Amino acid sequence: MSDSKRKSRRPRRRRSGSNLARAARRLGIEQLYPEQQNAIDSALSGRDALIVLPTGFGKSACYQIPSMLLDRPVVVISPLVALLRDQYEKVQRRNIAAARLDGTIRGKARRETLERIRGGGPLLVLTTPETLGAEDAGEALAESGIGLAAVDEAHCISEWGHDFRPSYMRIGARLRELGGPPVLALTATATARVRTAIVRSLRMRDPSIVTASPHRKNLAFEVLPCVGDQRLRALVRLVGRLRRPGIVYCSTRREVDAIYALLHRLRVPVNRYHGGMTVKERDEQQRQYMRPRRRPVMIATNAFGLGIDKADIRYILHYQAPASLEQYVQEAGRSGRDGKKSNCILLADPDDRSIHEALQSRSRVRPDQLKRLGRALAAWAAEGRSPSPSGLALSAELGPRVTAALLVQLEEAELVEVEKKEVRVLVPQGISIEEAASGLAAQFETLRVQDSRRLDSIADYVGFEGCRAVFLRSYFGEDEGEPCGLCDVCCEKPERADAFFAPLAADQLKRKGKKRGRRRSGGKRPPRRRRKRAEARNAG
DNA sequence: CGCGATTTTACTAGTAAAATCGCGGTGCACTAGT
Repeated sequence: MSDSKRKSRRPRRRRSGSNLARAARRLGIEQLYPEQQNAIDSALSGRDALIVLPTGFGKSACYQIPSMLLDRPVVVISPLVALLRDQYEKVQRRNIAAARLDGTIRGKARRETLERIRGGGPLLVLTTPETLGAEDAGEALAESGIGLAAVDEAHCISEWGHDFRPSYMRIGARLRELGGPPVLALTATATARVRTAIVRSLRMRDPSIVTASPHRKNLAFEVLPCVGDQRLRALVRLVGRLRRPGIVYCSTRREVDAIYALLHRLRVPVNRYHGGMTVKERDEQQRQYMRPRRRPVMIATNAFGLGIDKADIRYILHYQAPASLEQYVQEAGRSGRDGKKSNCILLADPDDRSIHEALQSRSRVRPDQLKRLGRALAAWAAEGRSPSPSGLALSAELGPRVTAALLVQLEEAELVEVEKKEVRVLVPQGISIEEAASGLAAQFETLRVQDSRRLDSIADYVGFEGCRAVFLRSYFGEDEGEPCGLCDVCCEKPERADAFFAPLAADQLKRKGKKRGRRRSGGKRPPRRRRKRAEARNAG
């Protein structure tokens, strides 16, 4: 890269040490943590940075302070409109120049916001990955130039980017189009693999990496292996015994509803939250849960949690295991922000894995789908036309989501160019897109293998015989350190397990001989499996 | 992939087994109609 180009990406700043301190004070911060200081120094000097700091460490200050000191807008890319809204209100109260730009800002308000962005100057622009990709937003930001782009909750890139929200995958390319500003990626938990994925996807250049240990000494980790109905008993007992407020995480909406109804009948104060509820219902439930004096239990899917700022959550109970240890730690870490002892309990049934396997098998694209898309694209090209993404989906007989996921990967590999109404093939004449994309098929396979490894990580955690905290630290690539002295292993809690499962001991013994992961109901349905095996034989 | 619900099939008139179907987290943005 040429010298002049590098210079242009370094924003001008009006500051001295005292300006920085003054900006911090406007946020109510008297003394910055060294990690925050590092992150801010990176941002102000134009160097990319990856910030991995536990919740409650003041990550948002790392871009809010630069937004006051840089003379071009600081763009914050955040996963949820609700988070944008919260943050917008917070910074407004502190009189910090800020603007919200997302899909709910339309008409006159949108025109005014865009005008304000074009004007440049210190401004915090809060937006979503989707809106960042919008034409009008891009034009305004290109005009003003971006002082710094901060990607909040950056682990969402690797969790959502591949299929659920393809816009996450495009952030890196989009920022390049908008002048390639310095990039700040922020998250609370990231393994080495996730860090690499973030850096690559955002196309970060020689980023400085700022981390602090995610281990919080007040969290007591515990695993209760359960089979069948044992876990319902364990749940009821635990909920009756543990100090509230707490969160119970389930893997499905149906389970959330069932447990909510059950605990409600048992007169436990409960709220619930999942993606199948209306926005109004969810907001109401969350509002109730967040009220300071109440001590309810929130029953939720993983929809609940991002940006939840409640300091006194006393326990996180996983009724079903999540899809990865990263996710587990992210969710468990929502307890005990006040520094007081909190319990993170996982009720682990090996059967839980299948839910995630099924969900993943649906969300990951397959090589045969790539093939179909490639053929359809070739057919359009033969007619000398470029299809729209939806037209392409129709002709390839693929769902809109699979199509979007495939296109994002083809785009990433620079094999196609996707615009709003047009998919253009960039593969030279004579080479089919299938051939050109053959490397992608291998990539899909890699993603599948990674999914499966992530599921394994939960099983490894459950089966580990040493200190839970030590295991987690080493999983996240840190020094193992001393045993925590709080987890079930350190405290040796067999008496507790006995108490929970005593009534079920006979049942437990009966299941022991069986292979795990098989059907539990006694009904006989062998033909299907026989048929499948036959199919597998024929295929192989 | 694997569960429960529903439909189809098989052997002979409504019942049982077999086959198939549908479902299972996460949210942005946009649109059409009040």
